[in-house]
Amino acid sequence: MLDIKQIRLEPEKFRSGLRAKNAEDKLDSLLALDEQRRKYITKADDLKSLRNTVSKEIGELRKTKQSADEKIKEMREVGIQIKTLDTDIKDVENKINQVITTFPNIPHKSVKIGKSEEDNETVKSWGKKPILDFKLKNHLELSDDLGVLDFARSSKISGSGFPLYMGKGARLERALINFMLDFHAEKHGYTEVFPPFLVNRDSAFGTGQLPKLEEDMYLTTLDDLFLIPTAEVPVTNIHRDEILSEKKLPIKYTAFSACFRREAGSYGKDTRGLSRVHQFNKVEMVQFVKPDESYEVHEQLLKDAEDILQALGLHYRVLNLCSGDLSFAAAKCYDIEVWAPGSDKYFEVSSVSNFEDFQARRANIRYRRADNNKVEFLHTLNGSGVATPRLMIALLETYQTNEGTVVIPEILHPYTGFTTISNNEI
RNA sequence: GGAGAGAUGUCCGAGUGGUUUAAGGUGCACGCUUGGAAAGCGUGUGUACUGAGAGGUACCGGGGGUUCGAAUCCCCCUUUCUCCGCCA
Repeated sequence: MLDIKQIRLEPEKFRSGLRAKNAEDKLDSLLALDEQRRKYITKADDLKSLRNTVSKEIGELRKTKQSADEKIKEMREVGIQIKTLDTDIKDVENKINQVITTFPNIPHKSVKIGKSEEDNETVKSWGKKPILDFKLKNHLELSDDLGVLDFARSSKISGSGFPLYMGKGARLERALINFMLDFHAEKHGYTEVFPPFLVNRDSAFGTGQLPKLEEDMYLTTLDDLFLIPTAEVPVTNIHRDEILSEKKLPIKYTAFSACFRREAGSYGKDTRGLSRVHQFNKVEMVQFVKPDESYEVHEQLLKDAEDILQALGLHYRVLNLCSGDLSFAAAKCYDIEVWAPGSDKYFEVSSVSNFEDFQARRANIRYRRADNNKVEFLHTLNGSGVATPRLMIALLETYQTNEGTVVIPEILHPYTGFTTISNNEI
């Protein structure tokens, strides 16, 4: 959530920021409502002050057995006026909230202004496209031939987009999850957490999924709970409505979760196989940090995610997203795209975002400074480290052999218990 | 699902209609003391809104109500604990 006081102070900064994010500019009506709200509050507070004073006097009069009827009568009138004003205030505040909660975060100054993904900049790449001098298969052909994924049956069970991993495929999936969790916990110093997969509205609001992105999530209507689209939601909300001491920062969590996304309206080629699915697994990293450290941490978070791909020996590139391609809550974001030679394209496996205080404001996550004891909003960041389906695509396609088998990278052997896949039997 | 008991500031915890302006402790900050530290002593210390400021207002799990006046009384909801039931 944006800070209405900051908007009041520097409207032009926010105007251009919202424009850079392709968001509708409703600043003027917002500022008008804000002014109206403050007028009402001043009036109501004055009346309440009067009521408090007179009520005390009534108490005194009662104590000395004097009549207070006249004052009680007056205050009854004042009470009615207060009630009216309080309703007016609430109405205006509801209107303000309706507008301001739909405003996206504005981009950091280091973010390139751009319209769409075409304006994203590749800032680095690691490794090289592998040279494989035989006829390459894509992950669908490989998983069909090896029997590690069964899309025909999974669509019978649930519909399209709900992958069913079989045998070595299932084991490899689990190996990837365990490997990544261990890696972040042991090498990068994250605390492992295992969050709930369903969350309430307050949590979904806190990270910015609500109100705008409600349709992207699955909702269980009987209990009004959302299936999480990412572990970011429950993990960031761990500290909702809390004041943390500065000594505890940075807080670094890593979490595995299944992720559920409706992906409404995304039909077409990209929906085949594992490239775009409704349910997938992801290991996520979330950090709570002091505001002046968040951009340093952002770079570190990117490295933590890259380390996974490097350990697996997969070629990837990193994009610095332009303003127009940033997600609702992000002020800056790197995407990591891994190379899949059989498909001859890059697939996004990680988004590493700095939300600054946008989520902290919504979720009311603050910290107490050590130097002056003041309370302020902290900064939240998160990054996928990483999502498995497209990682699986890259692994299968990168490590395929001309015999049609797949060689497992050595670092995964302790987790898989096998070194190659030639069928789906364990 | 049923019955009972709770939810108060960073944390613990007192407070059942009007000097609550939320006691006391703890934590934190600063100072004294010390060779240094601990202990001890002293002082300060909730959040938000509003206001140029002085100040004012709100907030005791959330929402509504009663009253001149609510942490306190009433209703609804959430949640935690205990017991019972069900259950992987």
